[in-house]
Amino acid sequence: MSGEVNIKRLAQELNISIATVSKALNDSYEISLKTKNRVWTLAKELNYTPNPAASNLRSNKTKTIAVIIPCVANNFFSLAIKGIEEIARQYGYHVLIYQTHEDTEMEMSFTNSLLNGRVDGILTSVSSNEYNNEYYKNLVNKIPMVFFDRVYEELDTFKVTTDDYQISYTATEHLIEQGCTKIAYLYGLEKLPAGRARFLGYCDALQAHGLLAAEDLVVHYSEDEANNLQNIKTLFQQQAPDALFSSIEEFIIPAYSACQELQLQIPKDVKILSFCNMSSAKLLNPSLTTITQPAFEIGNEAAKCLFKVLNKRGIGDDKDIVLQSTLIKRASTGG
Amino acid sequence: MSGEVNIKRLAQELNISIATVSKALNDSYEISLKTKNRVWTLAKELNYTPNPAASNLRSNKTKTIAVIIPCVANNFFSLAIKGIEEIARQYGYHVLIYQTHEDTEMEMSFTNSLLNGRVDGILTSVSSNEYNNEYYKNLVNKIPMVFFDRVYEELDTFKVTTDDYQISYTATEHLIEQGCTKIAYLYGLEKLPAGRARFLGYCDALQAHGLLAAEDLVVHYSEDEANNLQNIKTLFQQQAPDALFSSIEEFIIPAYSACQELQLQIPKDVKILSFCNMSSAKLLNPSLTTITQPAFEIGNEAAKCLFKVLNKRGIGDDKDIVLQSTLIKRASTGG
DNA sequence: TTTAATTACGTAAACGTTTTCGGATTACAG
DNA sequence: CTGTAATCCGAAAACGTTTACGTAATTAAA
Repeated sequence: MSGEVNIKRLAQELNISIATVSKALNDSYEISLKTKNRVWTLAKELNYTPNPAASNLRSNKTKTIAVIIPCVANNFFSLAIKGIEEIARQYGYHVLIYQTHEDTEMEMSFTNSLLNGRVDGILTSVSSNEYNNEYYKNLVNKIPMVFFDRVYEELDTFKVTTDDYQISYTATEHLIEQGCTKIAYLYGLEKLPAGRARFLGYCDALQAHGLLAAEDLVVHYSEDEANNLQNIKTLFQQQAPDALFSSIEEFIIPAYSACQELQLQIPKDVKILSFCNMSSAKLLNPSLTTITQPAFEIGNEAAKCLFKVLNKRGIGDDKDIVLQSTLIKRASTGG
Repeated sequence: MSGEVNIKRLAQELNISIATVSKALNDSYEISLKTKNRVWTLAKELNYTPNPAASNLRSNKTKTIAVIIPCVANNFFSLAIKGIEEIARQYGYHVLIYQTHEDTEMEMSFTNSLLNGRVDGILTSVSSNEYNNEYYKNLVNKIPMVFFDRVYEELDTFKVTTDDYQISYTATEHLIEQGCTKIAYLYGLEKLPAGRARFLGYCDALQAHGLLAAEDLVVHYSEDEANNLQNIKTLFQQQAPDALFSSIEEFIIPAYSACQELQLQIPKDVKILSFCNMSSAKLLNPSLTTITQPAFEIGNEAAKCLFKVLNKRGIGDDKDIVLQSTLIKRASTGG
């Protein structure tokens, strides 16, 4: 009750050495079961928990990982965090969260501040505002890292992604099958492999069906929400597309709003589908056809990979892990 | 380049003592500006960052706070985290995340594991499955804590909440004004003050307008989603209410689904409003009238309060901070 | 019985900081 | 020239662990 309870205190009360207590607590083979039990029961009795700072300092292990993502207030990332946390919990690890807000400067500032032994490893989904390959090429040698969803290529680390190209191809074909011939593309993540893969899947599907991808039919994402709404409205007025393929969730609200304001009926006048992890997609007016990434599983898998690295396992494993997204057809692309 | 760069290394290269380097890095008044500059430039040159474990151990400060919440994959909490992180960043603090999944056992396990100096303070929104006041009464004496949204009463700590009673009262009146006379209540967070305040606001508003709150009109939240849908359907079949007041976001999907399945038109046959932080509320079919809590601001304010405590400020301040939710009227309660 | 191996524990040095205390130097007033 | 204060810096002890190494006691092998 009185005074802080540390390993020295345990040693005194049991009349054994500090070293023995430490070893007993860590279940070392050097200590007899009898002594271990004495230590364990007293530790529990006094509610002893080891001081993390002292432990980290001496052992160079923190039992902590960092998650660096653009933003937690995004369905994909919050689900991914949930997946990460589940695994971390199983391993008894703590999880630090850092939000970059799509800013590579922040990203570098965070990672740099983590290189001094604050964490054992890093999980990250990189920012979209810049392509920063060189920086990461250096970084991955300094600390165990796993990338998920938004990755850099050609890094010798585990990377967990989804089949962006294939699912975009499939989704585009779905629109074509529904009779669309002038499919506009709402382009996000342009500077990242994921974003380009999605766009390429769309382009190739168009081409395979004798349609052509025109730059006039592409709306590029703007951080200013008002711009996105305006740009989509302009797209409708100038090009009159019969479908919108949205590559990121952030386009959904301006897309629907634009249709409302221009009195376009979905799906009669225009069909819409989007990459999306909102649980409310099926309640939209009309319900939205989505490409849904397995966000929770991605986080889960990425965390598992990181722990493989931390535990020196999985040396020979394939480091490119690709999970499948699913196309969920709903009313917004319906007949 | 070679070897780890620590304070000793800096001292050697500059031919000064370790103590001087440490003090210079911390901008101590004991060190001349000239020496400070020498230290600072070399530190920058060698990319020196202090070892957190050593620093924590010696100084008993971690520059880290913990956020303990039910789940990150919830719009309210992910926004709150965003608000928390913003403030933490300003103070140069790191943020640990723990998810309880509404389990008080988890909650206690997490908090207990944080009492050994892993963090300087805790921000939390408590779990709903149990009312655990006694435990927290003890806890708040052991570590700086701030509660937000889901709080325990009568604790001498900062508590950041919203005007649950008042906004529920107002929202109920809105339904009454729209002509509803049989308003059902979808009851969540029953064991917490927030949940009870919402219910009370609803009850009192009914009473003030000559309506009565019947237990038959209350659906209690179940963790099994299928149950919620079924219970709402049963409610409609047995009671035929003309409005649903949903006290938590989780009821929205089953409520809308039930209406779809029973072919009830919103808002003609039944009006619906809900506590909700989904950005897509206005895109639902029909758009949803919501009580929206200022989630980001709540996180922001809670974090500010915690830093007040950590910096020994705000002693005389009012510790009950109440922010205003807003009722956003949309089609689901429209004429 | 002697020797080697095994078991169980202790000693003490680390880990990289922060901080107390004291010492040396300089400046300045008397 | 002396005494006092201010300024700047260093020595060394912490902080609570982990761990390499040593050692005594016991057991097994010869």
